[in-house]
Amino acid sequence: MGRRKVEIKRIENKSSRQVTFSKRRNGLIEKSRQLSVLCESSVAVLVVSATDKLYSSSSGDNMSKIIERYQIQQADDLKTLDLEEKTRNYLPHKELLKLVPSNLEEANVNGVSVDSLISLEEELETALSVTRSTKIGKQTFLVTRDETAMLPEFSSGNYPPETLSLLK
Amino acid sequence: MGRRKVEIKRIENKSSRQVTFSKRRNGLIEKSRQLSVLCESSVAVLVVSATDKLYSSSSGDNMSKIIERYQIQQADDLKTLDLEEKTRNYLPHKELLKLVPSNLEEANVNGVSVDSLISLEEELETALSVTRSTKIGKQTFLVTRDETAMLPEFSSGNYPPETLSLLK
DNA sequence: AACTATTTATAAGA
DNA sequence: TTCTTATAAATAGTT
Repeated sequence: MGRRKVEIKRIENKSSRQVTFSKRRNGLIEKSRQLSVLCESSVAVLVVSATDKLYSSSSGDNMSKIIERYQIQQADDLKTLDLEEKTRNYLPHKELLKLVPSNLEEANVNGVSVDSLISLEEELETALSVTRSTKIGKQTFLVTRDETAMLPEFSSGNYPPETLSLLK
Repeated sequence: MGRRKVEIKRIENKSSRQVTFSKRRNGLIEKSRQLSVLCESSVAVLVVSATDKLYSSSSGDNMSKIIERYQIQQADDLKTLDLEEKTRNYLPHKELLKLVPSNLEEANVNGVSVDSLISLEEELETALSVTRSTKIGKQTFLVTRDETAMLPEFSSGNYPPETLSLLK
């Protein structure tokens, strides 16, 4: 939508990339507000620049509520895929590695949609993310009076990259 | 961008609202992908319909990473506003209630921007959200072998609605 | 789900 | 950076 048609690929010129980033980011956020109002929905937009600057917007409800809604969905999806029972029991890493391929096979024979398979990786990432959020949360807000009593955690550090890259 | 100019207000007709929701939601997600590619950034879009259906998209990085980046930012902002030390110490509810107005006064005399004040509410909500995430996470993934050893939590249930509505 | 008249977003230029 | 303007793109109403 400009003087020329632009291909959707990384803009090489740094300053025009910066200008486009600013313009399109504002455009995206404005669009999200319009969608929220026109269709009485809640919309969150999170943008992280290449320099790790964060820009965010929420409309219709606050950001926290919208993110919670996402996390609840992920938890539900995980449950549906029947991984819940196994992760609940805190399987050691090697057990989780064994579990992933068998789950994929089950999904295949049962004719589960491709989307479900694609989402499995994301859901495993979410499992890790929830843990990291827990950690961040505890570090920042939730330190108890007796930190020495903290239980050992299901930590992202316990699961090397190959756990997740299995599905890539 | 259509046969007529539309005002940005709730579309009353249910079926055209539904059609617009679908069209604009797709448009928004496509725009977010373009922004991500053109400007090598990470973009997440979360849409919750009036019927509580969730639609999400992430580009440039996975959703979990982008949400974590947001939560880290919120934690940092909270720290900057010097609420961290007090919340860290697990103040009882009445203490937190006392703390909020005094913090607002400080912010006023120090000429802190309106944005900072507006964001204070959001940050308090985030503090609660992190707790809820923790709870959801524990319920779903993180239940330890010895649940009886769990520590008491900073729970959203401990803080009635007026805590947050103070700033509205 | 497709079509198009229009509006809107925005790329390039000032 | 902010404003302008030609043009591309999104989409509202229609089929």
